[in-house]
Amino acid sequence: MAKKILLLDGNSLAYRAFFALPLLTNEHGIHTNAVYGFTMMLQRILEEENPTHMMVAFDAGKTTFRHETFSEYKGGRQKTPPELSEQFPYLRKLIDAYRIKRYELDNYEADDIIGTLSLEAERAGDEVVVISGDKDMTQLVSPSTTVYITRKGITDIEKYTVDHVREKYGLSPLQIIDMKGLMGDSSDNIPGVPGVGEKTALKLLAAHGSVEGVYEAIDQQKGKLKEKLVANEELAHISKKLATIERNAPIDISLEELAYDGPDQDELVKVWHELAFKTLLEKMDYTAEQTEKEEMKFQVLEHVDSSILEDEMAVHLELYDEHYHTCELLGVSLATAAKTYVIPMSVVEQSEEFRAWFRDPSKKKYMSDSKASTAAFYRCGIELNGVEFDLMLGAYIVNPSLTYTDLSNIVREYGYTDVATDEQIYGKGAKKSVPAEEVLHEHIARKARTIWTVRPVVLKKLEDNEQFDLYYHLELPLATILGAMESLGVKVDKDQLANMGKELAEKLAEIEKNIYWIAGQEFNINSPKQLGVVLFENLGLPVLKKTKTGYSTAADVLEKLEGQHEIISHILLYRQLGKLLSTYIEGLLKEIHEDGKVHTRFQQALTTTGRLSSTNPNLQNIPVRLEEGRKIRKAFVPSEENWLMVAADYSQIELRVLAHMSEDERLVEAFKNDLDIHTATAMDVFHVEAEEVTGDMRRAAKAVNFGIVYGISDYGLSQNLNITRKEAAAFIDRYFVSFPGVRKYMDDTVQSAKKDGFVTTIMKRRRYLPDITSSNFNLRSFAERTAMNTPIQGSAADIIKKAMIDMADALEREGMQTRMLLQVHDELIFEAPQDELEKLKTLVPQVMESAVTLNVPLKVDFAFGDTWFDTK
DNA sequence: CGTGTCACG
DNA sequence: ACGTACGTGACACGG
Repeated sequence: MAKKILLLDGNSLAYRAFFALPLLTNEHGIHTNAVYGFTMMLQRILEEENPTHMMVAFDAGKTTFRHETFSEYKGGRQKTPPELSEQFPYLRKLIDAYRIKRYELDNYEADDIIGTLSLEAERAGDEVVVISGDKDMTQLVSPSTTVYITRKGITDIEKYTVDHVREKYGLSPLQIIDMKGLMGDSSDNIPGVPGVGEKTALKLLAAHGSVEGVYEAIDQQKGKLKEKLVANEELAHISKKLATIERNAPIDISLEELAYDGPDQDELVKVWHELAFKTLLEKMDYTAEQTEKEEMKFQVLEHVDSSILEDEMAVHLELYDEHYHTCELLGVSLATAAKTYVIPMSVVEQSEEFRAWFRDPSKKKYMSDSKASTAAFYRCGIELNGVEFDLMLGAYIVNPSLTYTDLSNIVREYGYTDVATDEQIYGKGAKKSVPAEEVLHEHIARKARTIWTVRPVVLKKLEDNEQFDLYYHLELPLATILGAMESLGVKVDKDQLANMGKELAEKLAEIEKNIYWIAGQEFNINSPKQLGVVLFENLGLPVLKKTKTGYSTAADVLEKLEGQHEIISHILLYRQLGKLLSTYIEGLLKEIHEDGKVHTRFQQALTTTGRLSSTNPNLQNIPVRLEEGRKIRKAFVPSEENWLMVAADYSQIELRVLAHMSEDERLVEAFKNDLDIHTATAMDVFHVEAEEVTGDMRRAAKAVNFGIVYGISDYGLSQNLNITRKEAAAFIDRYFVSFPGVRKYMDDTVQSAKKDGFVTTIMKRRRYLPDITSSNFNLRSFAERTAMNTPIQGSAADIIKKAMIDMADALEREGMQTRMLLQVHDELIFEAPQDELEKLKTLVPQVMESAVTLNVPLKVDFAFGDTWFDTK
């Protein structure tokens, strides 16, 4: 049977894709645009062509036989950008996953491999399609060979048949070579005849057929053209030779070996996942829904049977969605090496033996997102102890830059594909629903099985990275503590909020009226687009900054315009109050549960630095800086009569961490002497005595200190202080002269990030920074600033996490009623009975300050009051 | 569902 | 010359 053979020019297509697409980066920081473009093209081609045989040819090495003919061949070419080079290994992996043959041959280019095979195929009577981004390939066109050349993008293709070549150039395919011989090709540095371009070449070939024909009839030429042709005859012949694809390369692969039987689905999923080709993965999931998963036996427990409970088991509690404080509990699964069980929720709840097993800390549970289970179980009175492994937390510690939502996606990072995503099982949006029992049970069963299977892989990585301590003694115990804090919740005074809301709404209506009157028209002030038109077109204010969609109306821009029009201050006030009303009054009211409390969720596996984040509601960004907003905190009250709110925050923890890590003498000294750090910085930078430090000097020093923590840039500082970049650069220089240890630390950190590919915190938390070696200035600069910032921000996060664990222990040990409620990056919020206050005043700072020992002291400020507002 | 804006550390 | 401060989440708008 005749074959249909697809021959792809790997290098050329990768180049095309690379330059056609923006520089995409996946979450590992690998650039993926060339591989992505190549994949899209491949998908399209496979769908449309149904080939029986396939091959991707690559260029091998730098020189080919063509360089012997003409040493400058392909000279003057730009070096392959590293962002593209780094993609070739992935491209090869991808092609292997498709189970397509790859081929490269020393001394030959991809063209020659393809030329040789296409000739062989023609002789055998097979149909050939050649795919490339290089028009030279059109010389291979024949009645049985079509050449596809990518246009503009990568999936847009121009198909060259014999007819199409003739239509386009008026030439036969083989004459393409003659054309190159005459006009050359700048991209390959083929000279051709100087002064002869496409038009002249086509005219000459129309008359004489070939380069040889032109020279045989050279007497028919005249004038300048003749001179040029005569003078460059040898160059013309060399050029033709260079442009000729070799069709007898010594290839040791037969057409039969190119047989294509479709991709290795598992491998393809792995590679796509590694590259983070999300849309492609979703498409594939859709088409291959129930297929390919390894069969798995499990037992559904219809009745209580506690004899199945062992000392170590993988445990999974299935929840209907991520809002685990409110959502339905769908069942539990358990797994050991030999067995997998599914237990309906009703059976779990009925059984005192199950409850006892969950409560028993000596029964080891291997879970994923154990905090969600802790909080959800809490609602049905089940206490969870003995969590010995948490897959999500483990994976997060191994690499915090990835996203950890669905168990299925987490384990795919480890090459495990036998568990579906929740979206596949439940659907999404309006169509979301619980599936048939068998489907649900299998899904749940697979989760416990997966946790059991993947656990050793994750543990191995943690061990290799020396992160056992971070894992077992920080994140794992913290999960339990956070679960308790969330379940406990924070009491919110609804009436207080509602009253503030009423007042605010009235005020806003008045400001709104005022703005309309000043503007002379009504418009939506909340629409940056409409506001931009009013300010910058109708009122003619100067445009200081633009966004990619129009005028910027951000606060920093408006503040600069404040003196120019009275409307500005009203708009700023409107924005400020509008934010309070919509986000902090209305938004918060919606989050209050029946118990009169808000139950935030602390995301423990989200930030790249090791910090927590808080959602539904976010209790880590309740207003504090402006008095108006700060009043929101009056609504956060103790949940028991006559109790107090207590707040304890670390003073300058990030700069103290910096002092510790950099061992800068002046900085360490300043903290050891408990100086006001911004004033001390100002003294050193401006060379003045403490009494001479002005408000502005301290403000500048403070901004520089912030900048240092963020990974300083003169531009960033200049924006913050509203000064020129030069002035900012001068500040930074002076800072580094005063604190040379800090400069050295920053340099060393960036260097080590370049060497290792990652940076670490004091507790060995890691963050990978692949862009640190990028040739793209922006990406590299960003990675460098991140390298400087992450150890500081991350170590501070480590410290407060440790303090939370110590604090929970201390409260327990002392038998106190005081409850830890919130963490806000550098502070802890508690509610406490009055009679424990005196003890807390010493206990809390003492515990927090001794969470770790640095070479500078840690300092904690303690405050209390009737509401969160009053803890100042 | 992306963009702009603004709240926090 | 390049064009940025580090880390988050929620809301309104508008396609």
